[in-house]
Amino acid sequence: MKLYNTLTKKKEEFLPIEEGKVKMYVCGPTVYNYIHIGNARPMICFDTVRRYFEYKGYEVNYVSNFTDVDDKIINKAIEEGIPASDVAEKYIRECKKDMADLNIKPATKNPKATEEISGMLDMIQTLIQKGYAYEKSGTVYFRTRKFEHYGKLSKKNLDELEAGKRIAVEEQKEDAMDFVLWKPKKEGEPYWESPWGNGRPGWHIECSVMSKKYLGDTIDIHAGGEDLIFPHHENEIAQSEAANGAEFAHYWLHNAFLNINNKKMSKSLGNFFTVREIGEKYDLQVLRFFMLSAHYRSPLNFSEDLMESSKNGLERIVTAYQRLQDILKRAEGELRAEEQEKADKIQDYVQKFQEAMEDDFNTADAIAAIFELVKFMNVELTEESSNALAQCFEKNMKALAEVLGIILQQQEEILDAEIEDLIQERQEARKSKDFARADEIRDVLLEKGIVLKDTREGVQWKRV
RNA sequence: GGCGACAUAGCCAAGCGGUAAGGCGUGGGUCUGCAACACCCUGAUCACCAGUUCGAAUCUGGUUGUCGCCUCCA
Repeated sequence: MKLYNTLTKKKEEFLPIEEGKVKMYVCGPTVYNYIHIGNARPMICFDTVRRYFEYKGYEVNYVSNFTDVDDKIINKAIEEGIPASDVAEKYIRECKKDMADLNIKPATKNPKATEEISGMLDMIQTLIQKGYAYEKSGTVYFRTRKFEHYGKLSKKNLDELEAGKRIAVEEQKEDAMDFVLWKPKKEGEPYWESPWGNGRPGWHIECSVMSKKYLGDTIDIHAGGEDLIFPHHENEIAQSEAANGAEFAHYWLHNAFLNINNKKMSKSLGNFFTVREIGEKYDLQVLRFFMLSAHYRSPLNFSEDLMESSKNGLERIVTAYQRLQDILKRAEGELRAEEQEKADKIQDYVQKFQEAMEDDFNTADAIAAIFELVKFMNVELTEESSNALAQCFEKNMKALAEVLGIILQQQEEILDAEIEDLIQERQEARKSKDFARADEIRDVLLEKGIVLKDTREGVQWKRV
């Protein structure tokens, strides 16, 4: 399995630290609002990475944090006149709901920054002891120049970084590039006690500490949005490697940005969509499918047209699977000799899917393989097919969809009796060639949000 | 100013030196009472220029254009 490592700027063969296991940390959101669709991209991409590892038989320890103390959260709390912790709690809850709708598997652990303060104090202490950090009037800074590998991830040179160009440098820093590990409390802000006075942690130290606590000094994969490469991940590396004396992460994965109508999402442009908003208009499965239609390292543009396109494409897959279910119920018998070739062909598509995923998680190609399998199934699987062949399609379709986190099976839903009766009545009308009545019933059902399809396998219905 | 990414059919998107996957859409057709589904048919020489090569969308150089990071940000 090959994956692109931001650290080396190359695709590398994946070699786990421990045979059969993957330790993975993904930077999570700051919870001050509903998550937006840009936040959803890394969640979906790296959830899919995780799913593929699991498909391959790895045991994945997947940790993703919630940053629940931060300026933005505090500002929101002041705005709404409630405690910052209430803001964070609310949006963690809402975020988890969105993630469930996006079919993102729950992480092994979702640590919260505010619950890991003691670990942060420990690491900051260690850094001070080792000479990598210093305190100035209640603020603790990381001594960037002391860490010789600083810049190895973002390929930045300290001397070339024109520090302070766009933001005023704090006078008391030894060097403009030094960053904050601990900052003193301001009036009205949440704070914790520390050897350097009451205050709260800097952003970067949180992830270093949570990763260490739940996954150890060295992990296999650290992932996040490409905007985090600098300074966030660069700083994490500096802190962790300086404090632990061990390599922080072997592989660094970064997803490209999601744009909206070819512009970066931003509040000032007003081109901002929350996952919740999209969920009102589309099944969030569609958003997931859309995100996976491009490679995770390519910028992806979002628009309604593209959602419509994805919706139709996904429907093609789901429809094919429904038909498969119908055939499966009726089909009988063992695999017949003449079907062997078809069964083999299924494996070809599965292999194509795997090869795509093995190549740095090329989900676009993986989806193409699924479409090809669907086409093959639509043509080759018939009422006359054996149960064994249908099973073979079923098993493989399911496995591949599971990797991408695409739900094929519509929830079994009981139609109420009134609707059942109408469908029945329509069937009788059709039998007696009373098509006017049949169409009338179809329209009535459509108004109730039920769409009918007369297939070779009988009447199917679905909700719009 | 520094660092980096990208440019493939109407739209989205793979491709990583051997002669352009896949999806959506369009148009035509088959099937079905009609519709929907499905199936068949329908489309590009890969921003531009110059090189390297038997051979390039794929490598090199240049031009143009779009975008990102260097500041909180997924």
